[in-house]
Amino acid sequence: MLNTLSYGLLGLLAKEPCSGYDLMLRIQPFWQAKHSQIYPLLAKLERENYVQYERIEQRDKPDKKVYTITDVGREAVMEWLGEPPAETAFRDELSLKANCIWMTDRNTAAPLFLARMKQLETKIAYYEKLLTRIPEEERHIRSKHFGDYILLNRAVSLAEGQIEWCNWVIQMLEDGQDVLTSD
Amino acid sequence: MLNTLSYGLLGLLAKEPCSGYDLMLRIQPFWQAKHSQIYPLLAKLERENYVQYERIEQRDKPDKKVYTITDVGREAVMEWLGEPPAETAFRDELSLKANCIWMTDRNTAAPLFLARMKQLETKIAYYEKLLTRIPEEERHIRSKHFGDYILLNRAVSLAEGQIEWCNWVIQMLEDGQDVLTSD
DNA sequence: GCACGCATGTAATTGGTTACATGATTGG
DNA sequence: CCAATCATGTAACCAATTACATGCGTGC
Repeated sequence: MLNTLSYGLLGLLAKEPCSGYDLMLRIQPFWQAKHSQIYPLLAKLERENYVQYERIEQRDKPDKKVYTITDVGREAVMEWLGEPPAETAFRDELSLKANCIWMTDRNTAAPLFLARMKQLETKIAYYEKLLTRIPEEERHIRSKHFGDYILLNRAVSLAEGQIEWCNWVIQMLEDGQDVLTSD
Repeated sequence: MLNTLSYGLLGLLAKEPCSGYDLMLRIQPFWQAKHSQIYPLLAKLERENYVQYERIEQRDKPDKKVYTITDVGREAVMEWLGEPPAETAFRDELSLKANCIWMTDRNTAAPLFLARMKQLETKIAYYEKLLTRIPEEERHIRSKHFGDYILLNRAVSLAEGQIEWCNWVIQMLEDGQDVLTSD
């Protein structure tokens, strides 16, 4: 039994061989992990024969280790896929701050939600850029990009839902304030 | 500078004094933390004068420590509220599994999304139950329950959005399979 | 000259989970 | 009798972040 990140990395390697650096970038949208976590994990997976690597020399760039999944790795992924999905871990500082709105005024509260909206808009732009890179003919189950396609769709619609929510909250903040600040 | 969970706990204590056990239950919907993390944190916050506690004896139940926020604690919360919100940390095993759908068939993939839908339905029912406990007259900015009100609303609409997404994916799995399994 | 991207790694620390430990009361 | 709820805590471990460390090439 490996940890979730390990399975995530193996899942990416099942599609195509990648360097650790590459894996770090690709897993970002779905699971945040720094290189300092990924490199030692890959070394461990290699020791335990889930992956193999080959050192590739590059001109103009540092050498890289290109990892390939083994049959052991592929088996592990298939087994993992059979288990029901763990519940989503959702940790949002804004929700803890929202809990404290009653202590402050609109001038403190509103910027929190405006800042969040900007974060979300940046993300949407990024996700949509990635979506346009998936051609129509790759948007079916058997395509290796089917996962990216459905996940990017979810990411965009979730972010849009949250922007709507932020607007709703900001509206409430404005409406509610008028009643209380008549001075 | 405290960690996020500490501010979350202080934010709850700013509303009303609570026991550690109580805090653990109340913070669950917004930040998952076990009692084994909360109790030592509270002890640390007490040592650093952000909170105080009083031991309360109860008939028929074990003694409890009821924590109260101090002025130092309240100041810390206000300062924290002035800072922009950290980005949401969203870790979902299902998204890593979704990435691997191309490797399997409908019989492996569909149960993943069906299981997720059940998880989401359970959560929605729970959130809606909590929502009904917030009376109309508490659903405004100055109410201590304003935070719960807007957060539960978000939680419900996000969960509903995800159920829709699951249905969309399951539909794609069914449609896509027909084309390929004509034997 | 400096920042940034590519590329890899380790060390120290903090954050979070699982397991161990205790003990009373209530309801099935 | 067993499980669940209330109530608190510690110990061991795993997960994750931050900081330290190196080095080349490109573009500003």
